[in-house]
Amino acid sequence: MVRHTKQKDTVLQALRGCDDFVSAQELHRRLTEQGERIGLATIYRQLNTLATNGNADTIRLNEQQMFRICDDNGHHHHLVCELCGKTVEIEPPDELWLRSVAQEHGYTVSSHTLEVFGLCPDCQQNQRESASPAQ
Amino acid sequence: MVRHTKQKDTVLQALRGCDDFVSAQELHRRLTEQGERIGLATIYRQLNTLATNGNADTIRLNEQQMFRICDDNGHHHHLVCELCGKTVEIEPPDELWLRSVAQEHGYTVSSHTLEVFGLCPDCQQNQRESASPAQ
DNA sequence: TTTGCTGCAAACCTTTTGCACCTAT
DNA sequence: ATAGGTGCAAAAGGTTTGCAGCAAA
Repeated sequence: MVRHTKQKDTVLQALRGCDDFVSAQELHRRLTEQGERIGLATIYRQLNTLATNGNADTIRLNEQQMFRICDDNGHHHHLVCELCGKTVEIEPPDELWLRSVAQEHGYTVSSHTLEVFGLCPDCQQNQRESASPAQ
Repeated sequence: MVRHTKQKDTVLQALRGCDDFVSAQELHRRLTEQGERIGLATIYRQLNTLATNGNADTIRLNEQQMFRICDDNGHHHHLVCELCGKTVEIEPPDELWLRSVAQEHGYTVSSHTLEVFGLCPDCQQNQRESASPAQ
């Protein structure tokens, strides 16, 4: 039977507090900084559980697994800032072609990924500032 | 100045000999089995160089980086068998929407990924066989 | 001869796991 | 009291790196 614990709440709340993708390590750092006492392993366990149950989306960015709350249990695609992780959900025009293409080659489809990476407005701005001489 | 070596040739040829995505580890195993004496680190270095120069495509599958030769320096999408790695290149209908969506949110686009995972015909067959009683 | 490349082993990093202890139920 | 969850430290697994020696040029 699943048990309700303080740590579970902490992770879930922390994830809800993030609009954007965060890594387990980053989440652990933040929680520790704000005085929570929670093990890194617990964070990994909770995040993986959430992802498995469809309550969190995950993508891989910069050699890390990143997590994001996802209440509607759905399948999403994202526009992700490769510097800060700021994320916007995007809607591809049409994914019907996907199955027919697979079928043409005799493949079944079990999953697919579509992620777009770039710089968000803020990070573009920061980059411009650090490129030009300080004033 | 770049130097021409036996190992470089070996890796490149081995990669050309694969139609499908292979991991560095797998490539090393194969080469070692067929008597080549080449270090794993060298394989990683060569594969990364090829990928950086646009001579190899890479995707992440089953927690590993996978590589595939790609002579035309292009950007591809794939239909990949999640069991054996067998790969077919696919052509999405239209990627113009991608930039306009990004633009709407003020993002720049530096890259995107689109990969479809499933089972190839052979692996579907094998799975059916192992599911039914042996005869 | 010069210096890039290789091989080996050690280092790295993220993620998982074993296990004793703690704590909801 | 029972057994699921937690924390810690160790292990795992893929990938990178430092460095001495090798070999293209």
